[in-house]
Amino acid sequence: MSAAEQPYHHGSLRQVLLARAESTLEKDGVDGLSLRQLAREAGVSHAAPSKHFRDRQALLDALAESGFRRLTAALGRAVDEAEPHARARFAALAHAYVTFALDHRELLALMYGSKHAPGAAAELVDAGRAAMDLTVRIVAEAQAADEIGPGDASRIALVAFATFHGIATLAAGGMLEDAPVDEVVTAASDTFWRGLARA
Amino acid sequence: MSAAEQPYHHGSLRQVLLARAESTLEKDGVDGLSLRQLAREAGVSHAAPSKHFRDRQALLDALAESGFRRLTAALGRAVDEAEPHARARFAALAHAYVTFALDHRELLALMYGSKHAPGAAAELVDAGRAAMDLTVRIVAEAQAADEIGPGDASRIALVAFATFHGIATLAAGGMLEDAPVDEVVTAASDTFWRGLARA
DNA sequence: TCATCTATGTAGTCAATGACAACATTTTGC
DNA sequence: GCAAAATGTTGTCATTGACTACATAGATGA
Repeated sequence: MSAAEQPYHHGSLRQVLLARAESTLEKDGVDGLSLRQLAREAGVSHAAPSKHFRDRQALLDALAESGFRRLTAALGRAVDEAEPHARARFAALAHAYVTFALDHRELLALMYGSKHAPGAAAELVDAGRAAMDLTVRIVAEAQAADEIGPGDASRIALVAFATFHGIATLAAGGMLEDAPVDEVVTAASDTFWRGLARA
Repeated sequence: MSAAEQPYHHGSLRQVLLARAESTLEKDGVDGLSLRQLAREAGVSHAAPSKHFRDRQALLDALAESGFRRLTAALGRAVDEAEPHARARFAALAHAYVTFALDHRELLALMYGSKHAPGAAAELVDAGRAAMDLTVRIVAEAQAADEIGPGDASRIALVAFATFHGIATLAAGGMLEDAPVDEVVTAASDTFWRGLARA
């Protein structure tokens, strides 16, 4: 046999599959993702991926979960780097969310797509909750600092998160028309904050 | 031949395909939609649908466009039936949006999915814009009545629309946790309106 | 050390699907 | 009436996800 012999075991197939899958996802959309194509690109047989992902949906779930973890990390980083005032942190969170959405349009759609396997959904839901928890923390801090009025922090954070999420998805879908994304995000953050302000 | 002879031409294949497609869409998700299965259900050959839809995506685009039209109609109806005050109309719009989202989860995901055919996207985008225009109208009316402060009505409406959209998609994806949807919608509408209020 | 158990990969197969081509039957419009 | 456009049918193909049986490597432990 030739010198360029490949070892029988790939060594990091799972990682490679996930990496190429995400790249393909953003390029061709979720419909352009084929297990067999991924296998070809990784230089393994067409059935090899099944040893790492029960089925196609399991791969998508893994991508989504990874997406949630990175989204949460990005949001946390943005909040930590922002000015140490609730108002600024709130805005930073919003901008970071939209930035992530624009950088990972297809991934975001996958993350919030409702078609999650009933079984694997647990870890996925947990990963999603973490991003929300971050928002709750900011709201609670703002209330503690008396920057905004009282009220159920979880509920307030939920509405805030939904607002950011809405802008992010519209932006990712190119539905913000010609409006500059940053301006829209700032406007939303400002308006929302004003609505929460202490009377 | 038997008496139960079917005419060579179906007569309303396009309508039937769209109707069954939407029903299947909500039941099995977009991945569960198969042109061949639809053809079987309609009692025609597997290639018949291609005479009405260039490809699978064209069918999905048609569904999405129909969804936007009905969403706009539902929003318009809700606004018309609400108390004749901008505040009430605003809230009615929000609730109607979320109600539509919960009643057509998969359809909504399809409508806002970014994978629209470049060509057919024109009519689709127009249909989507109509829903937004409705929101602009409400905002402009509120400004005219001096109920909210000044500002670019389109921009304000865009942010409002995004907020409603965010709640709707989170609700449709079951990500509102245990929070009662109506309460969240009301809270969002109230907070946003307060943020817009005249100083 | 070596036997075996488990993880990982391969080859082969199957039914379903979307797309396309060639052809048939109506319907429409001139 | 007749030509052309609509609408349907049959046949075919490559791709795909899923499954089965089997091969090989690496890990575990007596």
